[in-house]
Amino acid sequence: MTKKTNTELIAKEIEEKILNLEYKPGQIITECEISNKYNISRTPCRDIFQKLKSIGLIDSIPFKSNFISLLDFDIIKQSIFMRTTLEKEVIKNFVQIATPKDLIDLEYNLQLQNLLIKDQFNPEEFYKLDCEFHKIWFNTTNNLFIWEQIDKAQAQYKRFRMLDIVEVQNFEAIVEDHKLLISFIKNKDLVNIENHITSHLNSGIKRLQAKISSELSLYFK
Amino acid sequence: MTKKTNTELIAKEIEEKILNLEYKPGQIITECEISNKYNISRTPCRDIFQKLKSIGLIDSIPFKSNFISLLDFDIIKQSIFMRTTLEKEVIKNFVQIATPKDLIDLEYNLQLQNLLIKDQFNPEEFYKLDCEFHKIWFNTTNNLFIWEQIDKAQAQYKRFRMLDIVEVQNFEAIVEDHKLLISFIKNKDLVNIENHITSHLNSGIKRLQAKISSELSLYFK
DNA sequence: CAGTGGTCTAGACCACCGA
DNA sequence: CGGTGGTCTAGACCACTGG
Repeated sequence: MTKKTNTELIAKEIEEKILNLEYKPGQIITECEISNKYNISRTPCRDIFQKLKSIGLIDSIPFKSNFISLLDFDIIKQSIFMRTTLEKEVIKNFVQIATPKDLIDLEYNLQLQNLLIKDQFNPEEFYKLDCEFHKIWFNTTNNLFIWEQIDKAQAQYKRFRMLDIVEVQNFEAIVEDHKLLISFIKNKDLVNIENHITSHLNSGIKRLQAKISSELSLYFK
Repeated sequence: MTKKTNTELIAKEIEEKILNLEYKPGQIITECEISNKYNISRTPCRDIFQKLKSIGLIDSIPFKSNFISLLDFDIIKQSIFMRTTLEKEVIKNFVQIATPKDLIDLEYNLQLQNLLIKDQFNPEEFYKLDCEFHKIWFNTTNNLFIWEQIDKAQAQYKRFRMLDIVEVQNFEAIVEDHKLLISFIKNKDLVNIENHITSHLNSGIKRLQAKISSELSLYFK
């Protein structure tokens, strides 16, 4: 059992509500509101806001108000580019040194994804599986630190992903992508892997682009 | 003039002392010591420690003590790999779109580096110039967010760099590297750029490796 | 002016370590 | 048991916004 303080739990809860889009981008969130709601004083409340600001989920207008940060298409593009570039390089390495166990782990994760989309679909659960899937190559190539950095850089992108999943209902396409990727990895087909990673990580943009300037525009900068 | 609170200034000061190696890796640093020294209470002190922990410059043994984090060779290798990979990709882009102004800026920065090593050498000033130099391609390719992420990931690496500069006195080699790089960029010589970036960013490891297991070993994990 | 954030003090209580 | 960190409360004062 992981040890968590009350404040950490609350921070996590709020973070998840932001990532879920339960708190909408642009929505104002006050310290007062949180400290009343969870019955805590300002010090822990401040810690929470500080943390969420540091990962870019909350922005503030000094001396006025805090609000859920708007999505920034430019930052999302950069984080996708960053991730694509790193992941391609890491996976190149991975195919050279992947053990049978790694391949089995990938397949296993894929089966779980299949199960999830057939059974009771749950965006958060799916997102978690997807992360675990990609994490495998960072782990075996001994690049977990890089994975952590990517993860930290992706607070913006996560909300975008969630929009993608819930708005476009694309989970089947994602699973299909993963399936293809595994086959390329097994064949050590570097060229296809590179192309596939690029298109896989960029597919969200393609799917969502149309909606960004219309119905979702108020969530963006 | 930038507006800074007292606490932020203190945090910055301590951060710099850590990066300078004025606070040695492994050295114990207590909240008590800081709050007395700067005459502040525990809340701001805690903020400072929290910040430094979050960027990996301070580690703690729970309920016992905080100490300046040890350098971790594995993390340093990963952050160099991360940076090399991203920077190669960005610079490929840069050579396609660089304006004359960009090239002049690079040259200008190089001249300042030259001046610095001939005149009064100052490691921190040199480090800053070096950052500005590399930042140029991230800026014009519209990838400043990525540069920020790299910077954040490099708290460990920065101390390593400082060791490199002060222990090995390598500044002339670095300036020479930069000079070569500019010429490759002007010629849009992609192959040489890639190789050069890789060797440039990895040169610190080569230079320091011998000392890591001997005289500097107590700074490492 | 009230409301909010920004910063800080003073002090409390608990968990854990090591002498 | 004393020292340290880990967490939190209560409340203070200031800076700034906007009605």
